Amino acid sequence: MHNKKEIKMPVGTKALILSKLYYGVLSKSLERLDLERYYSVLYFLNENNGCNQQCICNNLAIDKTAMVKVIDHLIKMDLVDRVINPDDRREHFITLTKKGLKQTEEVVRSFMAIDAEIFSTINKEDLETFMSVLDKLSFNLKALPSNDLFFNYKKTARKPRKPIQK
Amino acid sequence: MHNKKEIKMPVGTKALILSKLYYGVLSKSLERLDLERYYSVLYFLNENNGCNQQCICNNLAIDKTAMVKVIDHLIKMDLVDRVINPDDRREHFITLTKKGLKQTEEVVRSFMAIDAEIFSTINKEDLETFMSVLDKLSFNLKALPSNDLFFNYKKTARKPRKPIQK
DNA sequence: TTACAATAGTTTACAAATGTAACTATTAAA
DNA sequence: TTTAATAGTTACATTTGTAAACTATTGTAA
Repeated sequence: MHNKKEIKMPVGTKALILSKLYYGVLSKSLERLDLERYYSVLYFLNENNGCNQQCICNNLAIDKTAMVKVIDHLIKMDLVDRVINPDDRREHFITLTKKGLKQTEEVVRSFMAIDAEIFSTINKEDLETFMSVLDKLSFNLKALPSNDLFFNYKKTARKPRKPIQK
Repeated sequence: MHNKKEIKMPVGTKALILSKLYYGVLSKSLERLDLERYYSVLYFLNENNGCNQQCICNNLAIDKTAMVKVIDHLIKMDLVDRVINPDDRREHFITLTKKGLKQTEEVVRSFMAIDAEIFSTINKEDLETFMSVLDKLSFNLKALPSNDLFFNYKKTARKPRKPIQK
């Protein structure tokens, strides 16, 4: 209808294009904020304030070394704090600052407004089917062999276990 | 079921995560090729061999300045040629080489195998609903104001039309 | 016909994202 | 109590994103 020719595209490619369109609209709708990216991290913290960095990585499929820079940036913008967990000093809790809480509110509002807008032409039943399939696809993908870019816990990064001699 | 807690996520974020998982699996399944990325460009060329660069940009939501480097790389790998259109010498046609055709075959096979695999647990009706909703979401997003990152033809990059004085 | 605008693509420069490896510190396990 | 695993950091190379200015070519309206 709106395209000369509908091009059959793999679902991974379609999903990538959708996300690019989505974040283009999102960043436009949030351009009044001084933060210009990492919105999904704030969105996640809204419901998981005080979690550690690895938790954010796992849920948003972001590499942990990238996450260090993300959090550094959010700290520089005074949106979050990094606090060592006294019960397990390896972990750093990420907590929203007062300013972070305020901006996160706007971020969440924008995310929800866009979802509401683009789903407005879709009935409830189809929406539920769509969401259910989307989750199933991710679930199925996690079962397949992958160059796991971010699920660091899967890696055998260190040298393989040396058998004890003696 | 498989997650402690299902976290409600915006659809743009879910789509991004899905695409990361997907391309992780894809690059694993294609690691025998010497090409290690830009698979979606080859996939697109499979059905649109000989199109110009802008056409690829529009369909894959890739910026045209990035596309220059992508094509440069594919040429260096001897997978495509860049040919000036004699009828409109601004346009450069991108055509698959013999080697490109061969590797594209494998790329297409891998894409289709992954789609088949991850949709195998989903019935035909739900699949069709899913695809239809996915297309509608992209369509709806295109109607919203955006920081258009790649749809260069939308931009008013040049200085605005100067009214003729005289 | 001739300015001017629009289109397709390129180049440059810099910022940010990604991928990889090696690293510290801390906790868990054999 | 050594060894491994986990959480996070640092460093570096490569790739990608972004913006502006640029060439070359074609379309168009006075």
